[in-house]
Parts: sequence; C-alpha cells; structure tokens
Amino acid sequence: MTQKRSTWQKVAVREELGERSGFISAQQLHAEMVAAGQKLGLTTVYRALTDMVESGEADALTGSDGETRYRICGQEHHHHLICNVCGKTVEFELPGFEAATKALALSHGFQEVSHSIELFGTCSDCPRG
Amino acid sequence: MTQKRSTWQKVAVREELGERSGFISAQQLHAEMVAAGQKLGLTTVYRALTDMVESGEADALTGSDGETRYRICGQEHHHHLICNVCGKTVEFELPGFEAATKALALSHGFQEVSHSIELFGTCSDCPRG
DNA sequence: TTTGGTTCGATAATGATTTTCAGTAAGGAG
DNA sequence: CTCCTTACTGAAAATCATTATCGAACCAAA
Ligand SMILES: [Zn+2]
Ligand SMILES: [Zn+2]
Ligand SMILES: [Zn+2]
Ligand SMILES: [Zn+2]
Repeated sequence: MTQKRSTWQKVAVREELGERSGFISAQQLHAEMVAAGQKLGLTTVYRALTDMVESGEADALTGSDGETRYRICGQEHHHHLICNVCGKTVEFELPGFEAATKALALSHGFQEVSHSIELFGTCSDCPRG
Repeated sequence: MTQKRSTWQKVAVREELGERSGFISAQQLHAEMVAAGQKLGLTTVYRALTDMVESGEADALTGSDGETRYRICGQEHHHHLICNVCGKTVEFELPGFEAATKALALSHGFQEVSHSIELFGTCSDCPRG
C-alpha cells in the first residue's frame, strides 16, 4: 500500500548526513547542500530527516537553543558524548546504568521508565575553552 | 553597577512557581497567573524566570517540543525523575555516576565535561501507562 | 498514454521566545 | 519626604525554527 519511494532528494540527504561525524541541524544541512549545488527545498530536508528518525536510521537531539540536530547512528541503544566546539560525537553505553536508573525510578513508584543521557565536553582536537 | 531591584512581579512569579511541584512553561505560568487575577506581562514572566535560572534558584528544561519549562530546585547538583502525565518531579543523584561519566569522557579525550540526565515515566498517582 | 497516489517545494502559517522602546517605579541621595 | 537615576515593565513588533498548504512534478502500473 503506502510505499516509501526512494528519491534522489532523500538519498542526497542521507549521504550528506552520513558524511558528517556529528549532529547537524536541518537548516544547516540544507544550506550546505544548496551551497554545494544541490537544488532541493528546506521542507524536503525536514521530511527526509524525520523519516530517517522514524525508521531508526538517525537520532534527533533538541538542544536548549530550540534547534533539533540529526545524526546517523547505530541501531543499538546508546548515548552520546558530544564536543560542544566541533560537534564530534562518540556513541557509548554504560554497563549497569540502565538497570540502576530503572531501579531508582521503580523505587519512587514510577513505571514505563525512559531516560535521556548526553555528555558534553571539549574533544582533544579542539582548543580548551 | 547593574543591580537587581525587587518588584512585586518577580515576587509573584517566584511564589507561583514555588507552589508547583513540577516543571511548568513560562506561557502556562503566565496564563494561570492572569487567570488568578494578577495582571503582568508575558515578557516579564520570561524575564523573571530567566533571572531565577541565572541565579541558580530554578532549573530550566527544554523538551523535544521546543518549550522550556521551569522549576524551583535545590542548589545541590541533581537530576530529575519526571512523570510525563502529571509532571510530578523527584530530584535525585546517582552515587558513582558522576565519576563514571567523567572517566568515560576523559578516556575519549574530552575535557570540561558536563552532562544532562533526565528520567521519565509514569508516577504511582497516574493511571495506566 | 492515461491514471492515481506520492513527493516536491515555494509560500504562508504557527508558536515560543526575544527585542523594542516609551512609560513606570524602586530605592539611594540629599 | 522629594528628587533622580536607571532598572523594570509590558504591549507590540521582530525572530526563527518548524509545520501546514496546496498546486505542480513524478513515478509505476495498467
Ligand atoms: Zn546516536
Ligand atoms: Zn540508556
Ligand atoms: Zn532541578
Ligand atoms: Zn550529575
């Protein structure tokens, strides 16, 4: 029935996002694609990114500045260590933490627990600040 | 010497926020204050809340919906366990986690590490799930 | 080629937050 | 208490990321 069609626009967004190692906003990604000569609409970029998030291909992260940034990530459960200077991102998991947080939540009577964990810092390639 | 003046508006916002146990957005807080008969501007509420966050009196949390919510919290370092139905919030700290995350970040060459950790779930006062 | 649904994208709309800026008032000086 | 300086207030306009519209472009199939 409702099939997903593969268009050059979607492919282009996937490729452009794949070339980056860190998170990037839809606006920025679109601007760079246009600057590189690709002619596609901002709306299309938003739709392509949303599709990728829904299919699990990419992760979305909404910062305190209100902008949502995207990144192609592994399918397994993980968290991010992000350089707040260059954006370099490392995926990681913390053994035991998942269980610890769930236990803590349960001890407070909470059910269906989910969590949001992100680490920020300055990577070795970036000057201290 | 840019000093801070105490106005009834700031006091009112602080009190209104203090009556709540969970996070609330500036828009919502303003709406309720107006509904309660207090006549102040939305801009003023935003400014009062921003001041409280800067002074460490309150915590701000920007959700994936783009809205920032505020809550008066303890001064000590802590994280939040939030009911996504009624908004009830519990502050907590995880012994050992702070060190574990810092060590992990350092092992990847990251400096000046900070972290964002929030737990979400349904509290015991809220139905189903 | 005709057909019917999918996708595109320019543009308008949305909605939270910020900026403006002229009028108000806190609070220290005298 | 009165004056002054200047932070504060708030209605309205400006920002800005994201979403909704809707006609045109596209594609696969009949
Ligand atoms: Zn990821
Ligand atoms: Zn996890
Ligand atoms: Zn808090
Ligand atoms: Zn912590």
